[in-house]
Amino acid sequence: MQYFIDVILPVSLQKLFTYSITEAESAFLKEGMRVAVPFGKTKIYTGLVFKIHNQAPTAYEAKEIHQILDEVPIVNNIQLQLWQWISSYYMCTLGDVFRAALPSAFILESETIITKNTKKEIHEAVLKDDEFLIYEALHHQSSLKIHDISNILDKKNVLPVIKRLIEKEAIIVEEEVYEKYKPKLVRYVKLHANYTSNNQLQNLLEDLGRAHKQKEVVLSLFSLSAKTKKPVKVTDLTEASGASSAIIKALIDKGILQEYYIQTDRLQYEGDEDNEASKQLNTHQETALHNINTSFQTHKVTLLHGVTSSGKTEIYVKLIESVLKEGKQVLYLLPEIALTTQLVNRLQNYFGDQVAIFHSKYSNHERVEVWNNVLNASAKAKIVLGARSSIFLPFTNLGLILVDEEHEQSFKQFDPAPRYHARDTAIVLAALHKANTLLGSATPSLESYFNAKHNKYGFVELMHRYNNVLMPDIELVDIKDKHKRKRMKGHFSDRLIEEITEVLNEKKQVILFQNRRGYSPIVECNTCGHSPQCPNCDVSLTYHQYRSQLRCHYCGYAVIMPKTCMACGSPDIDSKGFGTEQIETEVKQLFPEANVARMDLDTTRGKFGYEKIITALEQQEIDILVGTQMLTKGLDFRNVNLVGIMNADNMLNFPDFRAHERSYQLMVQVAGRAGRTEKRGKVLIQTYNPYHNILQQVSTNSYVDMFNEQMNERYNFKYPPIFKQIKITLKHKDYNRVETASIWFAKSLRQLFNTNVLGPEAPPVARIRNQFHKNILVKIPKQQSLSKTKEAIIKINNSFSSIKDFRSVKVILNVDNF
DNA sequence: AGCACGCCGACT
DNA sequence: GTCGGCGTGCTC
Repeated sequence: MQYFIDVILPVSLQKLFTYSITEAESAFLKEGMRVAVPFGKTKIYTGLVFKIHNQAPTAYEAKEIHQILDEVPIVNNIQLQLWQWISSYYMCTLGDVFRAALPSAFILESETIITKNTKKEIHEAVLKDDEFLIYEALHHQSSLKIHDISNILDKKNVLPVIKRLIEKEAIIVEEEVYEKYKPKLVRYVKLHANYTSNNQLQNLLEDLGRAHKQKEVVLSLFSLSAKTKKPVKVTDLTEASGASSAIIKALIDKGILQEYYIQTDRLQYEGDEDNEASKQLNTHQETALHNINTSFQTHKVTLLHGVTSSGKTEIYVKLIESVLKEGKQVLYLLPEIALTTQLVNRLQNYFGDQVAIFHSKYSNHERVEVWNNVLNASAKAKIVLGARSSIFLPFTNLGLILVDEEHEQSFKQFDPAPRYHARDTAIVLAALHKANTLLGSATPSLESYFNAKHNKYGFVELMHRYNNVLMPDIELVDIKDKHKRKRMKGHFSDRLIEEITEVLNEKKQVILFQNRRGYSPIVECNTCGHSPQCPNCDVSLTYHQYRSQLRCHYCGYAVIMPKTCMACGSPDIDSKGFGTEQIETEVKQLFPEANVARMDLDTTRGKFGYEKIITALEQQEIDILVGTQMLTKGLDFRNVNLVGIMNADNMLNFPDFRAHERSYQLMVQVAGRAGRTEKRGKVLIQTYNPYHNILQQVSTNSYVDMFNEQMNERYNFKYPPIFKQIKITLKHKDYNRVETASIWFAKSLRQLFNTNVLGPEAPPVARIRNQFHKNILVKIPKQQSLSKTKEAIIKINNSFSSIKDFRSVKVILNVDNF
């Protein structure tokens, strides 16, 4: 009997790959274990066992595996099912999912190691210059990596040289696979077994008679282990005895002490032992909780529509408590930027170290630890609080998934495949576990609200703010009119200035929202009209004052801000439009007494970027905070009484069918930051068009009106959630080629779906990183089979890539694009 | 997707 | 002459 395994490889290929294994290996291997396998001529990849079987492939000879990497599966069966769903629904390969799902430390890398061939003497005369350089280097170093060789030779392509050296039998190459994850080990010491009896100890202390320091160490070790009854860390011992590590080393060398290592977690919750009891709910919350539980009996997925500051978190806490009682796991999904210390602390206060956190600012090693804790259903990871990628963790026994801020766009992965939506994938994951899903939002996505209205999801409302705080008072300020009457100072209307002054006098805080970073998005010469563009993308460069730079927000290109126009040399350079930086500068001039801070991508880089600003705001070290949409995410500031939206128009006019929905959500969310305590908060929205329906709906807090009106539009223009849609993006560095390619693609699609195909169309930014883009949109009516549509698109895509002129055009399929 | 191989222009 | 650019084909 022959044995084979089908393996998922972390490459973007549709197929699984079959390798042969021995009988012993087949007895040991299980689905979900990792194996190292040779792939292609040189590489070794980490693969995941998908299936074990006995069918020998007919068309080729299966290679043998290189090595088994796990003792137990690190991926379970439910995950594999979820991966398959993602790959078929979001039209990507299992390899794409594999790569996204595992912490990168699990996907080992192979590296080519070059060593000298000792079996053969090489006459240096037969070597060419560069070959000699490498050969010579191997005299000093036993082995070299590809990277080292390109450094030595100072060129990129070193493979030909290596090839020649192999032919001359001067060197040997091998592929080495190594684990990137090393468990963290802490060094402990104990007294050597020889000295455990009292007698021996007596002798030891006498022997050490004159070595005072060493004697002290032994005595401190005693008192430490007597006091804590736990193993003694070397660091604790040095601290307690005041001895240097050299002294301890001497004792170890003498065989008096013995050192050993224990594996520890990098992530440890160091909080108070006694956790807060969860809070009493008010009657509204109580009712909502009850309704959610009732709803779960008929609907596995339920939407909780709760206004900002209504105390949704407390309800979640109660739900989590009851799931934990059943001994099941909970996944609490949040958008990345909402994962702030505020919420984490709150949950850890309730649940202590049962809470594990998982998001992109965590290091690789930390992620592996969370993964293992979830896999082992460890007590340290009963509740996982995480961003979108935490849906990939190896849950064994999920009872509940919470998706908070359910409407957030950032739940949809954009760039590398799999382009999945974490909310929708979470619902599938929950179904696989037969668990419940609760979607929560103050401003639900049209999709979810629509599903709730059509009884696909359960629905619960919570329309009262906590402690009966009033909804903020929202005022629209017509800045067109203010400009006419000369009532503007920079970008501030007289109303906004008045309100800020008043709030500052009351020693309260202000948040100013401007959904654009930098100083100004366009710089223009007043003499010739020239405006600097990015050399790689079709956008104007944004002026960033703090480094006096012009920067491209698409590719990261940056140049020093020129003093004179680059085209005509005129020094008369003007800027158009404004971003957070400019608001910050203006507000500092208008209110020189106030402490002003800015929160956007540029000021929050680094692991503790947000925390610093948020803490400063909480401590009231900041009077006015200027920021982008980062401000909107679930932050709970007690003392903010005024929110100013600098310009509502630029988001409303964004060229996207979701722009209105998004603007509504954004504005309501920022407005929700105002007045979270007794005093009623105030929100000022500056706009050129105060009669815009969305602004009216924001100011009257009419979600349902917004929903109905927007749904009408979606219905008329065949947009989601009425129609499903798949966006196809084609990219190439040659404009003409994408042009013809996209026309071909769209034409083929039209033959099947005729009027439901839109485009090809160039996106607003038609060139990014020197790649020209074209979009094609396929709209899919509810009654049309989604899977058949996808099959057809894949078929078209296959014939597309078999045309040789089109092969170099990149095609990106984006299902349910946001 | 990567990666090797092979064929062509641009220079030490 | 080689270096490195890009098109083509293949990976169990």
